[in-house]
This record gives sequence, C-alpha cells and structure tokens, in this order.
Amino acid sequence: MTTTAARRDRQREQLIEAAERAIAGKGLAGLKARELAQEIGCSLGAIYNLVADMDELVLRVGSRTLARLDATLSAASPAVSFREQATEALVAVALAYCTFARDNLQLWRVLFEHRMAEGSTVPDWAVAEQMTMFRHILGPLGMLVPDRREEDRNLLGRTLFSAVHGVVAIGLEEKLIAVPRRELDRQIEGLVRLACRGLTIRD
Amino acid sequence: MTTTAARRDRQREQLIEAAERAIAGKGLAGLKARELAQEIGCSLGAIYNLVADMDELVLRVGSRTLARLDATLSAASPAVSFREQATEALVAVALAYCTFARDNLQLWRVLFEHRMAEGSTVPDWAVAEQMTMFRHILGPLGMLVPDRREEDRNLLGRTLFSAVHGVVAIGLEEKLIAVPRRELDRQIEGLVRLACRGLTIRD
DNA sequence: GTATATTTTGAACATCGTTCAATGCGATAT
DNA sequence: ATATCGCATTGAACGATGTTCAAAATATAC
Repeated sequence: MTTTAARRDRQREQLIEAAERAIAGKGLAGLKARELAQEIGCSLGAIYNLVADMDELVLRVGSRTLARLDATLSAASPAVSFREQATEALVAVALAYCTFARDNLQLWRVLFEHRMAEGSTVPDWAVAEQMTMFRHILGPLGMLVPDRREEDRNLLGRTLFSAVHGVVAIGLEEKLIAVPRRELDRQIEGLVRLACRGLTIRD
Repeated sequence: MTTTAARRDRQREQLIEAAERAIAGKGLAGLKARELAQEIGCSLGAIYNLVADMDELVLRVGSRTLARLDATLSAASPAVSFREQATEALVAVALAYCTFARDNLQLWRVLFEHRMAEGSTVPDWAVAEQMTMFRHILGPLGMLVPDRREEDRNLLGRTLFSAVHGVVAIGLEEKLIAVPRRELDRQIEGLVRLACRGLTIRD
C-alpha cells in the first residue's frame, strides 16, 4: 500500500514537472495554480499541501533548471592538464552556457528575473544552489592563473561568469534587438579569449 | 483657460511620476492602478484615458530612467583626446553605470526584467531608446581601436557594455550573495582594464 | 467496528487590471 | 440665457489570480 506521504511526494514531483512545462511553454506569467491542479488531477487547495506557495514552486523549478545547467556545463568542460587548454575550456563552458540559455530561454530567465513576494526572502538552499554556477570556471581558472590567491580567483571567476552572463542576457533580449546566434557566439568567444589573454600576460 | 487636452497631458505627467515613485519604493510589484489613481486624484478608470494600459506606463517610466541614466553616463565620461585616456573613460563610464544601478536599483531592474503582457510587443520607440545605452562606449572605443571596422566596433561596444552590465546585475543580485560595493567596483574596473589591455596589444 | 486524527476539497475571500453604461460637464448654436 | 450635443469622467462590475479554511472524506489506531 502506498502511504500518504509517499503519494504526496510523488504528486509534488508531478506538480513541479507540470510547473516546469508551463514556464517553459508560456513563461513565468503562464504559471497558474488552477491549471496546474487540473493537470496533475487534484483540487486547487491541494497544491498548498505539496508546496507552501507559488514562490516555492518557482524555486523548485529553478533548482531543476540549475541542475540541468550544471550537468550541461560539466559535459562541455574538457579536462584541463596544460595551461593552454584552460582558455579552450573556458570558451567551451561559455558557449555551452549560451546554448543552454537559448534552448531553455524561459526557464533560464526565471533563475534571474523571479522575485519573491513581498515579505519573503530566498531560502538559504536556493542561494547556495545558485552559487554552483561559478564552480565550472574555477577549475580552468586555477590552471590559468595558479599563482593568484584563492580568494582572488573566486572573485575573478564570479566576474568572468557574470560578464559572459551579461553578454548572453542582453544578446537574447528582444527588448533590444536580438543578436544573431552566429554573432553572439563569436562575441562570447572573443570576450573570453580577450580576458584569458589579459590574465596570462605578465604585468 | 486650460483646454482638456492640456490638463490631460499634465495629469499624464503626474501619473508617470507617481508610478516612478511607486516602483522606486516598492518595486514593479508595488505598482497598483488604484493607488496611482488616489495619489494623482482621479478615478480608477481615468487612468486609461491617460495611458493604454499598465505596460505603457511601465515603458514610460523606463523611458525616464533611461534618460537619467544617459545623462549620468554622459556626465561621467571625460573628453578623450589621447589613446591612453580611452581606457580611463571606459572605466569611468562603467563605474558610473554601477553607481546608477545601485542608486536606482528598482527602476534600473525594470529596464531589463519587465515583460509585456501576452500578445503585446515592445513598441519601436522603446526599443530604439534602449539602444542609446551602447552609445557612451563607442566614443572612447573609437579612440582605443581606431583601425577596426565600424560594424566591428559597434558589436564590440555592445559586448563590452553587456559584460559590465552582467557584473553589475549579478553583483547586485541578492539571490546570489551580493558583492560589497568596494569589491564590485574593483572587479568592474579590473574587467574593463583587462579588456582594454587585450584590445590594444598587437596580435 | 468504532473513534480519532489526518488529508482533501472547493467555495469564499482579497486583490489585481480592465471595461463600459451611466453620469457630468463644457462648448456651441439659437 | 438656454438648450443641445459631444466628449470626458466615473466607479461599480467583471474576470483572473493566489490563498485560506470550515467541512467532508479518508486513513489510522485501538
């Protein structure tokens, strides 16, 4: 027999997946409690037995998105054993980030655009998860500038990630004129190579 | 005598200013039609004589924000007559952008996070206005790399702006752990100098 | 098998943006 | 000055929305 707790867990999973499909298809504004209830076959109120509120649901969808992003970047990042390979690895990660954002535009946007309802704050586990994004840069960066202090490298990795993120975010923004895919890829690669070159030149 | 059209224009201005205050104070989610009506002393329905819908109101607030941003960046950008000054000018503009974002956090966010209601698209005048942001970079950039083709410089300017924007956006994001002001300024300056150095080195 | 605890339900509530028939008002003609 | 007409203004009503909670249904314990 399936205990109620187990079924609730199963239904919560269904709920999150339904929410993910809704966001991917119609954006964050297309996420409606009543539609989700109908899709997973439960009453409207039952949603609040699975999840505290819509904010938590969005955060859980974001958690899944982050996990997929993490896997994508890991797969794209080759092993680095020479200093010369570090630049190539960073380029590969940056391009993979851009591709992921393109292919998961609505879900990726939610990671940054979603705001908690007034009075609520982002829970610690969600903050911690977001930090994992910087991780993929620190490996190659350690090979590229091994002499720098670790704290400096952490900040540098965050900055490098943020810079690429900005180029992707504005490049995919239709409020500005969107940049064609080819051009965007070239700009990203150029930016990363520029930064890597600047970092390895003796000062 | 004040004709009705003139009064409507005056009231529309009041409406936009009230909306600006509301967003600056409580964020985009704190923008309520009923509160605005009360604040400017008109009925709820009258708002729709001044503005087509809330989206237009947000766009008009964004227009004002962009104008102030534009003025801020212009004031921060020194005249450039030597190649060496180009880097300093770009650093100054980038730091001014960061300061503006900090001081106008909610209004600045709306420029990028706002999405039109389903079925509507951003009007052309709003798209054109957003493009003005790249302008401040092209001047110094022309001095820094005068031999490049203009189209390349345009793309490069957009990329450089986007990179700095990304560092500011993620640096001010509380969903990640916000970077202290000092550190953020240093990272931005470092990034711009890195890029400028990479651009001026012979290849 | 009955009693108790727990879960599920969906109607009701509070807020939104938006609409529109009714009202008010200013301009114009007589 | 008065009547008439056109347009602006009004705010109650509408349709969505997320959220709540007393009641009903169901599971669990004895």
